[in-house]
Amino acid sequence: MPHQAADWAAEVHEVHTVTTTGEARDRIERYNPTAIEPKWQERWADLRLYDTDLYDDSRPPFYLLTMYPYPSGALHIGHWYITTPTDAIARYRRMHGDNVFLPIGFDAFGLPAENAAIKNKINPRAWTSANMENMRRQLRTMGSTFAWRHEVVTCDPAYYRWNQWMFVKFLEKGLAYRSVSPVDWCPNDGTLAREQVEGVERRCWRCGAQVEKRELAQWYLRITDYADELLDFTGLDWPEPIRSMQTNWIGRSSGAEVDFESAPMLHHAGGEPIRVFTTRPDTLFGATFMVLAPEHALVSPLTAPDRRAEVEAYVAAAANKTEINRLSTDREKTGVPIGADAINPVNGERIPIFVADYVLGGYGTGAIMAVPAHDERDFAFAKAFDLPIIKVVMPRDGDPDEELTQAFTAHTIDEVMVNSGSFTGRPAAQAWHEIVSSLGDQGKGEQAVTFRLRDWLISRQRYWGTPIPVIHCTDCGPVGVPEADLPVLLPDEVDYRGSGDNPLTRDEAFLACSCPQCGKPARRETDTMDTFIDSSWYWFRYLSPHKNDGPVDSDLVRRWTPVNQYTGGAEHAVMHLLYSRFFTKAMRDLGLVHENEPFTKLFNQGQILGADGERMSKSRGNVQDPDELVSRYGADAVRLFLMFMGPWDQGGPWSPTGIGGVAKFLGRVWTLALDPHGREPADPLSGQLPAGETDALARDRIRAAAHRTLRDVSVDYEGFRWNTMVAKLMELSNTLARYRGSEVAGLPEWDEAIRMLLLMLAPAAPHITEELWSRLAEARGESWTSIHTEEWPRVDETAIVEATREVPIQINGKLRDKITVPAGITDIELEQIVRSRDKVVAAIGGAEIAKLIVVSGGKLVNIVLRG
RNA sequence: GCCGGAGUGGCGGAACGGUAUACGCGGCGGUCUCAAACACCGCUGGCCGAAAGGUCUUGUGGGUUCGAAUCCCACCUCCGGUACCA
Repeated sequence: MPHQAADWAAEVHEVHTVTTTGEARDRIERYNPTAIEPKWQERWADLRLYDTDLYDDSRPPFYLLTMYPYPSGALHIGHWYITTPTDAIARYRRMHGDNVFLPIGFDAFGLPAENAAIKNKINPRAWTSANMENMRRQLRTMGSTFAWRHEVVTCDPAYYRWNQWMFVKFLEKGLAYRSVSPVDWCPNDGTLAREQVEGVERRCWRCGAQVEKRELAQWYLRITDYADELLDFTGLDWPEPIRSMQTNWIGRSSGAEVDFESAPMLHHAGGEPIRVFTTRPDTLFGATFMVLAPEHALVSPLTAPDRRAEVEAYVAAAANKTEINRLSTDREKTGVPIGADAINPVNGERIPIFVADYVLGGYGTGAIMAVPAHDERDFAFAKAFDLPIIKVVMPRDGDPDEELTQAFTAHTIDEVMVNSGSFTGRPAAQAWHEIVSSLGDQGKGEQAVTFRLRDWLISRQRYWGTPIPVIHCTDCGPVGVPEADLPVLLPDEVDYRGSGDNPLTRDEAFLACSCPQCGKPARRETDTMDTFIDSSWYWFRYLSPHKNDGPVDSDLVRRWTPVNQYTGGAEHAVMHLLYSRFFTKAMRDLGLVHENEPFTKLFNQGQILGADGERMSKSRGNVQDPDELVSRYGADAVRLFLMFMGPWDQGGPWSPTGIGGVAKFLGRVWTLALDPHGREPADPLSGQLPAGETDALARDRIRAAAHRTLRDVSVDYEGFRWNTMVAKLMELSNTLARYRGSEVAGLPEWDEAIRMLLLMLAPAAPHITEELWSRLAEARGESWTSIHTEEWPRVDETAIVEATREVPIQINGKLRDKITVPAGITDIELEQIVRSRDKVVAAIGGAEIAKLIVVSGGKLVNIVLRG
């Protein structure tokens, strides 16, 4: 919505250049960020201040990684929201003596480049390169301390050849394999992504054609081999919600696989066995029907002739439904009987077989035994189709004949079996195992584990990605490209026909090759890799981006990884962050790296949405361009405002309201540092100490304020609580402003407080603090050293100690009074004072005190009255 | 649907189970100015009250507790992910 963007722009235009205050205008130069910022950015670059020496052993290494951007064209404010606080972490860690490595690069393969190529008839590489150039320029305006010499660009053959190299290793190890699976297919544009299929009609976003499912042979990585290891988060300092999402995504289920004999003809058993997976073998006696997924291989062979037409129609309809739709639990259950039965192996009973789309082909065995009494979806299906519901598990004191109104799924320890033949009366938890082992003895089943996680489909029928290094030979089948022949280069000039299908399939020069095994003419694989492959190991490559005899430098990997701190969006919770963990483990098993996990500590910042509350995107027209804000307010103000807006992990709709307040704060810091003796002509009390305050008291209060702020701000920095960090620095500057122009301004306590304020602000607002630091040094006749090489100040606890404190008094939990008491008072003394207060006595009246609670250390007193 | 998160003044938000609304924006009043802008100072959750003060208030409804924005249960709304966007 372009008009909304215009609204706030108008608002911004009304705010004018930041100036300093009052008569200071005549005494000192104004704070002008546009003059200061480029100067320091250049100076820092010249000094190679942030050019990390990866071999420096004198300081502890700190690998700080932030998710690299996709080169979409221009930075938006969301990039700043991720990146500038991360830069503040880097600067903060350096002030604590760490050797910080903060690299940056570009996730340069992917669909948007191809969409742009099709739409604008421009080469994806040219489009991507131009975007990267623009974004590099923008990134530099942040004043961020990236190690640019280590930049990684994934569409560079020097990078993607190692994707190919690792793929071939995975192929040799059996970790990569080929299998057939369905894709959403448009006759004009080929394979489509989920968001390219529009509406319930399922039409192609580009050409409007009807989208269908097509079965394609595609490449997979066996991430499921690592499923159990991926469930183990030992030693990782990751947010609980992310661990929980990954755990649920992997979805480990422990149960049994059981064979049901199929009985295609009436009164005849002896058909092929149908294997089902169940987490509840204890409910086998309650199975009253069976359900096959529409994709199940036995649907067609088992369907009775008179059922065939209906079953085939149902299967075809299911193919055009989305998985989200099929798994919906509040949707009306659908399905059709196929006209065949299955034999329950525990009691020999015949149960009808249905095909229904709530069972998925890709999960478990693609077939379930349905136990309506103890599964919600089976219950709903049984009700819809009027199938028997047999209760086989119940609470110990339950009634076996009571009719169920909903599925009983509690599955507690104290449950017993009913209606279950010889197992009736057994505790359900034990019967679970007894039934499995009994089936095992008969060769009809065994204990099994299944995962919701599926193997990683890495094939993309697209041009702009890493070519999968495989050659198809009519004799030898698919063969990996030998290491010596890598990289398989992506041709730059291809024939785009203005549609989304893969031009590599028409590129004869690319396709023609010979089989590495037998030498016969062969065809090259045209699928390229999922771009998540690129992002699954890029941080290893940052350490040695130009190394040309291997993907990683093992010496540097040993020194620098795992990454100490990773920052990026929570939208990557289950895909990128899981693939990266998998890749690290797979690379470990290739002997490339030594560790089990890629990122020791993770922080997910929230997402900045457009002003309309929607995700920022060019097509919605709700993208906020940071350049305009930077030219108006300066990079420091934009950085600080993004930190001040709210908790970093929250994000939210973008609104520039309030950036003026942050700019005003920086102007105030400028004035405090450069003009401590100036006064506010508009304030009659300016230059006087607050009423009743002596010199000595004022000096103590300045020190106390500075050191208390340091104590609290340090905690906020450690926890990335930027908004409260900035608020506390604002409070400190407000306190100092009250003393500006008075007799204590410029005294050692004042100077210390100013110095501390600048140091505390330096990681967040690096330019203004550097400028003020240099001017203060100059005023003292000292030579310049960067504030960003200074040490973080130390708290003097003795400065913070207070003589008195305030204690709130509650009656029945409601605030009724406040008293000021000496800091060292005992609880008993406190209680005596409280009881003698007029207000307290009046509030109690004639009531009886039931209890008097003094909260830990006398922080609060609550008087509870009886009745 | 499922998995994860969030809901507090006019707005962004603050608050180890213990004084709800810090800090900032906006608004109102003032100072400075020929005037304006900038800057600076003061006030600013609702209701009752002249005031002192009282009372209500953290999406909704319950619960636990001396005490709940915070913990528990149910629900509503919004955001992220849902395997080919990155």
